[in-house]
Amino acid sequence: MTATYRESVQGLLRERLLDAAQRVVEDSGWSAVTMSGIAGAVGVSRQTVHNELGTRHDVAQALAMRELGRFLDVVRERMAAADGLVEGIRSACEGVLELGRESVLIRTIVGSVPSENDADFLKILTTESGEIVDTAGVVVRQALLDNFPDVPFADDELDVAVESIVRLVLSHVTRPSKDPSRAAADVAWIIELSLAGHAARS
Amino acid sequence: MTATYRESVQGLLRERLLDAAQRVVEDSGWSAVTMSGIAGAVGVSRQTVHNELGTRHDVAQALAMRELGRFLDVVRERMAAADGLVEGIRSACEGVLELGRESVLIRTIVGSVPSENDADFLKILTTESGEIVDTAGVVVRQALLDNFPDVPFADDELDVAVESIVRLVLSHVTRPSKDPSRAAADVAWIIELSLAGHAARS
DNA sequence: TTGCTCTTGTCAAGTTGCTTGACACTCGAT
DNA sequence: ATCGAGTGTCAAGCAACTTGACAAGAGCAA
Repeated sequence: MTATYRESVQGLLRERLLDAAQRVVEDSGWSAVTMSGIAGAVGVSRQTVHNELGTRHDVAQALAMRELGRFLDVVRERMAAADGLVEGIRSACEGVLELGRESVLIRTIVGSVPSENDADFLKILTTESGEIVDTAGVVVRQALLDNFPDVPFADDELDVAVESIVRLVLSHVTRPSKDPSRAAADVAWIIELSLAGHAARS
Repeated sequence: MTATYRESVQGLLRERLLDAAQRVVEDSGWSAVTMSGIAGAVGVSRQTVHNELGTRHDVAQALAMRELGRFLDVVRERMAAADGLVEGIRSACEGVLELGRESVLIRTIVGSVPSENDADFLKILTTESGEIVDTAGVVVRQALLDNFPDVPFADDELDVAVESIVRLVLSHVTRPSKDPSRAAADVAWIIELSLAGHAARS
């Protein structure tokens, strides 16, 4: 798992490019991000940015996916630290929502004035969030199985439950309506009820 | 002073190569270091090692110079923290000698059985130590001037004093005869006497 | 000693990744 | 409407790394 030299170099370029893009987003919003600007900030040619990250839309998606990684780290930590399935879910949701409130990138995008065309970026977190939901789903599922192997759901049931959790949390991130702790408790409450119903039917 | 992307990549290759070489030295001695081994450990071709580091002898020198950097960091720290010229010199010497006793690389080389041809490497610290003395001299000189601008030596006098300090310390590193604190006090004592003599003559 | 093997130092040719310059296209501003 | 700025894409050039090769030296065995 240790990164080889060549991987490190490739990874370094990608990280630097995304760092530069993120800095601009956080300072001036997504509309201020240009491919030339990214290239200039890192000291490579614009073509290299296209080679490495693809189109401008791909840059937004890559930024979102990288930020997603930070969130999934929190999920793994919280799940591992909790005792009990429902408490693990609640704690993980809470952690994610707190991070979502603190993340400059998320706040910049979610909190942007709708008129600005930062909406391009916001769409990735909402209407185009397919890959995010998928990736997060895989991680959450695995974290659940790792830490609570006796989860009573069957495989396909677990898929549905996980996807529901992810979608609920993503919704609370993009459109917060209450404290992270309250929102997390709400999500956990739904799951707890589902578990109870599942037990009663079997 | 922040490293640009391209500098980072070049520096990364060099660091990885030296890391690999140092690992072998610390585990199995200098004689076990091969150019192919370094290349293989980092995942580049042997030719690239030659391009980046030169000959095998150059690798040993580069390792020594890199380790020297760690020592000079200590010098700068200690000088900045001390109050008084002589105390700064004493503290810096002490720090360097302690680090020399703890550095695995230094202990491996200095402590190697003379019969082994790790002596190749040892020579760099002793008979071929020209560049080391020069580099260390420049840094020590600057550290002295930065922290004790009222040092009473003239320029050429300072050169002699600094070089003497460096040579004394290097000798204590390669052939320790007493505690770092004792050896450092000895060096400082010499300098203190020189300063007193200098003052008396002027 | 001869012969075998490993390593070094070096070269030339091939591959890969980044740069440069160019072109067509879109979009907002003058 | 046209200008300027940005995007997306291409081809040619360039620098770094790879590959395969070779001569030379050191260590070791028969």
